[in-house]
Amino acid sequence: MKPDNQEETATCADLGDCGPAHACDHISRMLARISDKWSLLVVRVLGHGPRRFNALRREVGEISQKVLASTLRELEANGFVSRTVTHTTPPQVEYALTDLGREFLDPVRGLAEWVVANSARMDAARVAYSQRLASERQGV
Amino acid sequence: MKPDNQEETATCADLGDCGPAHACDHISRMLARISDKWSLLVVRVLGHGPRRFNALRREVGEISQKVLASTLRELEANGFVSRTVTHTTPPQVEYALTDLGREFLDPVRGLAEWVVANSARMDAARVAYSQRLASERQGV
DNA sequence: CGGGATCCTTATCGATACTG
DNA sequence: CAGTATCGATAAGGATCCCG
Repeated sequence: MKPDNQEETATCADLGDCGPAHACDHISRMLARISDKWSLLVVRVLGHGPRRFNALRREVGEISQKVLASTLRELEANGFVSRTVTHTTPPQVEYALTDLGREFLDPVRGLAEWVVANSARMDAARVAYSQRLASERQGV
Repeated sequence: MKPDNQEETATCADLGDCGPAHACDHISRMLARISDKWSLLVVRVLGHGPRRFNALRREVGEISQKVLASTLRELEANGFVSRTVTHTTPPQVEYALTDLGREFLDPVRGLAEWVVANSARMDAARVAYSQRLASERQGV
């Protein structure tokens, strides 16, 4: 399947000691586990404090209950989020960040802050890109 | 297209207090633009230096050419990646990070490093979670 | 209120084939 | 080599109903 005798992959070199190529595979899997459309967002919102299901849903934005539910289950499985049920009427379920989740909040905020701070540049790039496409369609 | 005031950009900036939902809506859109399964990974790999299409593909891992192509187009549109074509035989296309992309690399690395450093805890949480599920199925 | 089960509609992916 | 185009499979997503 993969008879590649790659001479050298300096790939993960600058990530501490993660050296050889198999490490990139590893990082890939872990990264894929959390980089879906909603996980980072939910973590960030929970960073403001514990939230109940529908409150969370309102804050996150245009997310369906199904997707939020599965996102929360994933986050719980990864150990980022705790789920506390109170059997009252109506029942009450509170989601909060665990220790791991709070630590994770750090890089997540870094990313979020960067994105917000540079959204104007990203938008500008988008405009430039579509203009470039348009002019290329007419003639180089 | 966007006649809103510039000060609006400061809305979610501090991220500690992101009250109203509309502010989070903005961050949500920007975050969603880059938090797919591959974008972060590709940016990270390109952080090691310019790469050609197939080299990139080999390094990133199990990604199809179609998905890599569309991911690269997205990254290019967002201004993170530049695409340089050399009309030789065989043709040669080199992808590299732009200035914006290199700056973006910073938070991306932060995230990647964190994930790698804490993958063991995430795995442990997974095990604990599935065990908890199993015991709940038998009897509370 | 929280969320599982179901159905149904899309968006996404992978494999193949074809161009420059 | 570096793609684009097309098509079938499939996973993700939304809507609705129902239960505790």
